[in-house]
Amino acid sequence: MPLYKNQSLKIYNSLSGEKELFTPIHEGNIGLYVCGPTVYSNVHLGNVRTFMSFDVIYRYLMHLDYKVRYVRNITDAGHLTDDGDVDNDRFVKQSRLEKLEPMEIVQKYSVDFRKVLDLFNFLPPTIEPTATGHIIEQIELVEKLIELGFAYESNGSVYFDVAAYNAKGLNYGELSNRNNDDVVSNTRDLAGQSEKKNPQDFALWKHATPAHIMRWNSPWGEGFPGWHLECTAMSTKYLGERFDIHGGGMDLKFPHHECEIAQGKACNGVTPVNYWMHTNMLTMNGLRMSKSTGNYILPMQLVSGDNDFFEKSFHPNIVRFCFMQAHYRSVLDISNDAMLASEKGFNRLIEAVVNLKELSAQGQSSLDVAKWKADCYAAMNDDFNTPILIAHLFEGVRFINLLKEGSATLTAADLLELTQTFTTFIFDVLGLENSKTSTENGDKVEGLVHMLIDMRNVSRANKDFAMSDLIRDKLTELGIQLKDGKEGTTFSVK
RNA sequence: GGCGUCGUGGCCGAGCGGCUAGGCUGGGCUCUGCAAAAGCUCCUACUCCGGUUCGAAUCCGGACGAUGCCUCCA
Repeated sequence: MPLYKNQSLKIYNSLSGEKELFTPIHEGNIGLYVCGPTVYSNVHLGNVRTFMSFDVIYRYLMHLDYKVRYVRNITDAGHLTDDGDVDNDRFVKQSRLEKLEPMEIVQKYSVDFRKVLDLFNFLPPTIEPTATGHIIEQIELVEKLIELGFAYESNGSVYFDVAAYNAKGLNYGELSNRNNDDVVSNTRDLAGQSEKKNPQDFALWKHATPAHIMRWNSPWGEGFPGWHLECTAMSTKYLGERFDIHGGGMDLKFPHHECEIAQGKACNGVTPVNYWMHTNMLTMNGLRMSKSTGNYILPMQLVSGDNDFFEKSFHPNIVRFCFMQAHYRSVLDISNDAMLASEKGFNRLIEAVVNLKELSAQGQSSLDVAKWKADCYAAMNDDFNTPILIAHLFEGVRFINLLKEGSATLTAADLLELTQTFTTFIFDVLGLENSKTSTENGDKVEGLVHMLIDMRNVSRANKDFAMSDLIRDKLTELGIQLKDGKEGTTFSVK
């Protein structure tokens, strides 16, 4: 029997503002769409947090035995800049800056994105479509919207007609709680505004002059698709007119997701998404990340230590662990102290995984493993509360240490349950890796360290503490920590 | 200006009407040749001002502060 049958998963739905019991449209199957990056520059650490949150959500849904179709797009066209130049989209602008073809920009930063995903142990989505690969679908959508009276052409561009949408009793602004007057009175004065019937209208298709390198033929002349349309085209194609979960960063709520809802409802007569999920922002040293203020770090810089904010480098696992210690809907602040704390906590967790292998069952169980396991699931079922899960995992660490010391006992069945649950949540659900896994030379290193431990024990027996401490301190300097226990000396590599 | 979110101990962060997570740091104890590691244990916080309630970090109102969005944004 699939695991989800025994679990009641609750998800916070941004559309209703409440935690709701999750029920998929088709039992056992989930359609999940997450807005991917616009590949005109390196993804930064804040982007990584969003995608990581959904990586864990995807992992947990699969762990519950759901069959998940996970679509995360790559935006490689159509994202306008704010500099008022109609002919400038992000890629054209960046290509001028870097003196590269727009598609070279796309390639360069797509490759960077994949590298970052690998670095942090992301599971690939099941479909990763690109905007440029779905121009036809987008043109078809625009045609349909014009036909239905929800869009109009103006100077070779096509805009979504918000007034027509509202006139049909549909409610533009339902996700971000904006009424029409707010939207109108607060619309910025951007280029192309004069082409629109109303300021709140948004572009579905933009006209492009021959100087604009990225352009496609359409019924309205050469141009390129609007950003909001791309997600509607791809999610509809792969997940249907109505699907289960749509995710993205908080900052995409308006206008991007609002427009997606409008496009979906206008086109298909149904709201496109059942559960909207929005992840919160990442700050550093209490301030938001921003290129203009310099309070900004790339994932690689944190991992390599090549930056001015952190005193040392941090393994990708530690970054992942740190992110998981906060809930996805909360702002997370990272700092040197926070990372240092995460490093120690993560190491303790992994140390317990290593110790777990050496435990043996005996007698009666003196620990309530079943309740502990239920607590772990309850945490994740409550809107993917990873911080609570981690708190329970540390209770698991306590269990393991008590067992190791002989202060507690477990039956074979309970020990198996503890082992499976503990490792499943750490590795499969949270996506952490055992960074202590031995390398090719691991066996040799292990042999050498054991030799040194033996030599040190001879010194200790002879009360030659100067020598024994020298061995210990030199090993510590190399990052190898000796631990004197009741059954002899063991070691761990930092 | 409009629509939101949030202010928790030395730090990071859960909780969101009573039972006061967790990690890191610091103190004590056990263990140890001494350490380290590990275990046990201690340090009891919710921006401020009102209100509701038998009871509020948690609900309501206000102030102050931070922060997101308002057609570029994860």
